Amino acid sequence: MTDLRRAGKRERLIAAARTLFHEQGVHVTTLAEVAQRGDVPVGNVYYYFKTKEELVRAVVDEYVGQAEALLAGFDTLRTPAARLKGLTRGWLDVADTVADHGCPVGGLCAELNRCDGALRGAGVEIFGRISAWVEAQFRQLGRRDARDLAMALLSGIQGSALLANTFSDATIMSRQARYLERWIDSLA
Amino acid sequence: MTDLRRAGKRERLIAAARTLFHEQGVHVTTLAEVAQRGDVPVGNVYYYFKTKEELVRAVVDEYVGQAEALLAGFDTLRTPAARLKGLTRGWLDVADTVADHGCPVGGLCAELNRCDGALRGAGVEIFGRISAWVEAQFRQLGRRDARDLAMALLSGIQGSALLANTFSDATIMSRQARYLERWIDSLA
DNA sequence: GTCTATATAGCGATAGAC
DNA sequence: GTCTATCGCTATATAGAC
Repeated sequence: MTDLRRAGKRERLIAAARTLFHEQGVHVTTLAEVAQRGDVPVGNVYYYFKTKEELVRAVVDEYVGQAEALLAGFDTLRTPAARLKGLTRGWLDVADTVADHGCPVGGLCAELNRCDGALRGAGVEIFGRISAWVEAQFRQLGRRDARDLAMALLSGIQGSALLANTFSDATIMSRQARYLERWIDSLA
Repeated sequence: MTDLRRAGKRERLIAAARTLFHEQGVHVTTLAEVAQRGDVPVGNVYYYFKTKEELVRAVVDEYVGQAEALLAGFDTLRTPAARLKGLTRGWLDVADTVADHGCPVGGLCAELNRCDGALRGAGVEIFGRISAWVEAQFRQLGRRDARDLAMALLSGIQGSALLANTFSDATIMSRQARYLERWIDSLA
């Protein structure tokens, strides 16, 4: 019971932080906001996370786990092209959220790379897994330039997320995702 | 003389802010840092900019002017494809800086869109001009889907800037730029 | 016009009662 | 394990001497 409540609060704090970091960014978000959104008393946050940095680290780890689960889900698809298109098509479902607040992972990486501290470059842990998976799919397609193609695909996705957010226009993201699907077909 | 000094200080403050916003982000940068880097006494900043928001606005306007000058420079090139490739090739020169701190405009837009206030969506003023110019070039190439192509090109650039920054690898940006040049040729 | 000193406010983090 | 009170620091912004 005690452990369960503890786990529940920790998870709620991470979930609240993840949402707020996405909506407003890490630096703007205060621990008081995280506590409030997570339904946890303000001063109690420090029992679960000794510093704010530790909370950010937990959110990064959360994204790593989510990315791995997402990619593992696509591995049931039969062809590499189908798996790549599965990843790409997934952005259609979140186009509206992305237009409102940008890509949660892309935004986090951009912010973490711009301040010093232990978290600088932590975004590699998330994007490194995704890019390795994408590269592997292109390699299975027999492409020698698999890494460049992986970067091209991820660039197209991340760039359109930034533009959709800048112009507050979800169709920029969804149209670009469909464009990338056809591009994958042209390579297969 | 007085007006010249005043203009010089204002410009120095904007230049300092532009650099610091790029390297660390807007929120992390303090007005004290801007004043120090611009060689202007700390308290004197408020004579030139009533609020920090006003300083950010000035930096945005600076980028708008730079973008217009950059695009006007490419207009001397004869064909639309050459102009588009000129814009794309320009990223080769700044690949290292982009790998270190991301795209200055992309990073600024991402940050401005995530906080409220008068500056929310100010990035449209910069990206709107660039995307309109790119779209016009594709239209001159006779493409009906000029807007989608413009977004695809800018997405590829901005996304590769984000990834180059995340992985601290300038070749991600430069290789992607060359890839996009060939892509432009394939459309012309 | 220039600069110093300071008001005001909010944050991360800690100490310690319960 | 939980929560309150508060410390110490830093930021924006202002008041006012020069």
